[in-house]
Amino acid sequence: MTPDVLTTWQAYQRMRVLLNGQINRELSRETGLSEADFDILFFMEQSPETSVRSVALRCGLAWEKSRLSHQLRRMEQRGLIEKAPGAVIHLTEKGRAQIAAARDCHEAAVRRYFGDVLTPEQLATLTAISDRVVANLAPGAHH
Amino acid sequence: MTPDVLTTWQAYQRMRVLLNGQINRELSRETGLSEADFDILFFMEQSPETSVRSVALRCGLAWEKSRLSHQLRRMEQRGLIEKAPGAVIHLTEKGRAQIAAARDCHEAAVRRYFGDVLTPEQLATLTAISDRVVANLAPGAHH
DNA sequence: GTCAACTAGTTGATACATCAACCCTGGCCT
DNA sequence: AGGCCAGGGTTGATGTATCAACTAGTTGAC
Repeated sequence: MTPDVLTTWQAYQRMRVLLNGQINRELSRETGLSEADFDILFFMEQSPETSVRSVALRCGLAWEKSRLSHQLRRMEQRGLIEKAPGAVIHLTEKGRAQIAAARDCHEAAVRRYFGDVLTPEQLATLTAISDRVVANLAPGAHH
Repeated sequence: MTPDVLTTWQAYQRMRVLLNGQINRELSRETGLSEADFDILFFMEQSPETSVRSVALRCGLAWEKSRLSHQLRRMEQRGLIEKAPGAVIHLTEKGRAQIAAARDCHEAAVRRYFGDVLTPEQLATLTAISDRVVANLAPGAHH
């Protein structure tokens, strides 16, 4: 029983599309935040400083610079963040409130559709798989 | 050593973003096809018939109807497919040629960044994980 | 000093995804 | 018959992702 690579790929693709679609849909409906919004706000909330340099966001999230620039402009227009001189980004009170509310919703969805249906062994293996693939990719993670 | 769900989730997210980014970038650069183009053309090429009803595409790919409609319009403008009355889609000669060329490129990238770096056990586990998650999600896979 | 190369960031164009609001058409009910 | 409702398909608006081209500050060689 050799696991065909393409079979696994197709199964993985299906999970990727459906799982993230479901979680993003719930997040958007219940909090008004997109996945992109959530990633940015979550990163900033975790950060020990009250402000973050945009290059830290780029490295931490592995985003392209233009993507980040567009996203930050839209988020500033909505009042979730503020841009200060020197490529420094501040989390506004509104942004802090929204991420606090969204975190629980997001975590619950992740558990419901992902964590709760897998065994500890499966979770451990998936972590190993992800790290392996990313490590193999990372040397060429240029943009 | 309990594998924390959120740790696994973050590792998985990182793989998801970087891996699909890399493969899609290569596919686009070398063949001019997006992931969406590829999915449509691949499905149609696999189909035993020379034409496909659009509802079959919707179910097979688990796409929303408006997404499919927009995508088919763009692909028809580029001459990859043709729409016939009765919601029937034909693969043009140009489309057939492009998917034939792209398949090898795509498969090579999947092996290079995914299949070749994982063990058979890991591949088997990932298939099981994907099927489990999708099965748990599928009852509510409405749009 | 100055020129070249590099890096961070921005912008505009284009493609893609999602939502809501439509139009049809084919049952199905009474 | 008339009405009505569910489903497939389209469209427009909006948000998001990517690429290429551009600006501006830094560094380093000469």
